Amino acid sequence: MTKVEYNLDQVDYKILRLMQDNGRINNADIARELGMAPSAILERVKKLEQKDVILKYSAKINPAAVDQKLLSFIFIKANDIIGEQRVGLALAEIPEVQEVHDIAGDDGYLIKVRTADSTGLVDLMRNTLSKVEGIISTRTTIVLQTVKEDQQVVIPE
Amino acid sequence: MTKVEYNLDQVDYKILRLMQDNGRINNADIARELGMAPSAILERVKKLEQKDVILKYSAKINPAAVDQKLLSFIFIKANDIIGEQRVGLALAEIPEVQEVHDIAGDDGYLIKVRTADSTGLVDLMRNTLSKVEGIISTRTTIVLQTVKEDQQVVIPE
DNA sequence: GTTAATTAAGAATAATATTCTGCTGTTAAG
DNA sequence: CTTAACAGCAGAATATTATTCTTAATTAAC
Repeated sequence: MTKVEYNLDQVDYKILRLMQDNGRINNADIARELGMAPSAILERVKKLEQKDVILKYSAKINPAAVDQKLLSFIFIKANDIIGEQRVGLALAEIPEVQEVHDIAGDDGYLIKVRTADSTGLVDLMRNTLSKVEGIISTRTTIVLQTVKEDQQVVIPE
Repeated sequence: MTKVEYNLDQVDYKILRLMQDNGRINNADIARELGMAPSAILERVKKLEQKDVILKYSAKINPAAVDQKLLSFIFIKANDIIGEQRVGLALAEIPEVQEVHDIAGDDGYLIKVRTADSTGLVDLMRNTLSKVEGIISTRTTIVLQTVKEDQQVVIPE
């Protein structure tokens, strides 16, 4: 376990807020917003990337536009040895699986899955999930409608 | 309900793949990658934004770097009238709540919440959740460890 | 064939990114 | 107190991109 010190200041937080809100904002605009030189901003952004404060930049794509209209959560009970998460890693490799969380209390995982429709979900479970060894049982929850969905994190101060 | 036609072709998919993977890739690079002129790419990207195929660009920030180390899912049973989702909208306004899904079967919601720690979670439930009218009961699931977490969608072809 | 609508290329200009240099304030050692 | 090391920023210079506009090619409709 590597203990990490992030040591972010007010200016870093402002940069993070701007970039979380608009991942394609340019240096010049950030600089203008904060009243600093673009070169100084660039230096900070690079440091933030280096320190893994900024993990990734991504365009958020409308799932419906690429025919992935159904969202589901599946609880998976597994016979993983504690701390090993062989099943979790196998689940993470399935492209339709967006999230895999190791949850407390059930020797299990909660995964988030996107498929075209219920047929796609059934296919995924029959053809892919069923091939993952160590799964004891599953319980599926279908999402009817999503009210909010983002990765925006609360930034201090 | 507005029926939308997206009509994306192979080139659009390639652009989406690149931008989903790297939200800060520039036009020139996309153009080079696809062997097309930057102006043509720009035109397509703007169209993709306009058609809401690309919903947003965002920097993904390491939650630990901003002291949000605990992730939880909470099932919320509500007395919302079907289709009204007053409770859902209220939940969506809480900054620590990243996702609100209306789920089948339980007149309920599944929400995803990030707090600093278990104390922060308790505070949130006591101070904020408890003030949302229409909540009948909650069931909280704590995430011990996240194996995978992204919004990457499967892009066809 | 003609026309209209798309789509892309290419050229020109505006704007940004990036690198480098030097200045300044801070800190810690002596 | 003095000095050395360092971090952070500004400003200037250059390399790269973004953006706009014009023109050409393709296709579909008539």
